[in-house]
Amino acid sequence: MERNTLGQRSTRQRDVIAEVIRTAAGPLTVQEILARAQADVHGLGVATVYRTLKLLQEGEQVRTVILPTGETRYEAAGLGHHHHFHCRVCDEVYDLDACPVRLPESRAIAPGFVVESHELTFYGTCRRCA
Amino acid sequence: MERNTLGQRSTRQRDVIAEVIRTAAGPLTVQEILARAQADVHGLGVATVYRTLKLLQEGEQVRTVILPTGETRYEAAGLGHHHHFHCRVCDEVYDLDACPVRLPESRAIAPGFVVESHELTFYGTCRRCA
DNA sequence: TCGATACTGATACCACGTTCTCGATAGCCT
DNA sequence: AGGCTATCGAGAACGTGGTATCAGTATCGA
Repeated sequence: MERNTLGQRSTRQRDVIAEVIRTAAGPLTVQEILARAQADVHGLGVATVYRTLKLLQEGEQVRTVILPTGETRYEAAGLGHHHHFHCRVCDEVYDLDACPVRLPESRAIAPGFVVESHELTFYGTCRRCA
Repeated sequence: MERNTLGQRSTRQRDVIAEVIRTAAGPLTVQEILARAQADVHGLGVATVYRTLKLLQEGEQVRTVILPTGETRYEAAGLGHHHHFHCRVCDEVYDLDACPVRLPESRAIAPGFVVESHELTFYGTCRRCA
């Protein structure tokens, strides 16, 4: 049988991992994904999380986010333009729909430097920790 | 002799490395620092670059910048609030004095989420690559 | 100038995040 | 239901960025 692109099996592990990411309030670390998924799949291993993340990335359902702290996190793809809020108190990371970046019409942030996209991370205190 | 805070020796290696960082147009990678410093100090090794970076960081003269690509770079401390522009063509990273982030008076980017600081990276084409 | 010793370069080593290996298990097609 | 085989979990192995080691060298106070 040839290596099929979409013919992966549907397993409980994959379903749960995908669901964890889909319902998260922000990008998650591998450890967070593992912990949350383990609540549903007892005995789940890290290797499976990494394997599933790779599959989901190849299927354009998940993308990688690297925060300015160097932490690698994963979030659902196709959320549209958004940014992240990193709470200094609880260290949780949240999605933010608001984009407070105001560029000039020309998209030139400085003479000759034309902006195509940007990545923005906020630091502060989240609603729960206020 | 006790461990002195400022009593390090002044060496050609350290002077050159500090100068390279001080005169850069943006944050540099270790390899970039090494390459540029080697132009002045033949035979300079990476270990010395790492050691000097550590010293400069402890002396608050240099700070670490981790870009959304995951790349670790080093820049002069005390440049004031600024952001970075990563050219997609030449991969060079430049400092930007402009800050196009417009927050509400309350500093609340969303209900309950109060912003204290932010990190912003732009992607696009730089002046030279335009 | 001289000596004590901080510093250097090369390289071995380490930590940590991720991937691979392999025997056991479970999905799914017939 | 039965069998093929993709997937699983555990742990070994890997890659990479950064640090420690060590013998030789350079700095700097006396």
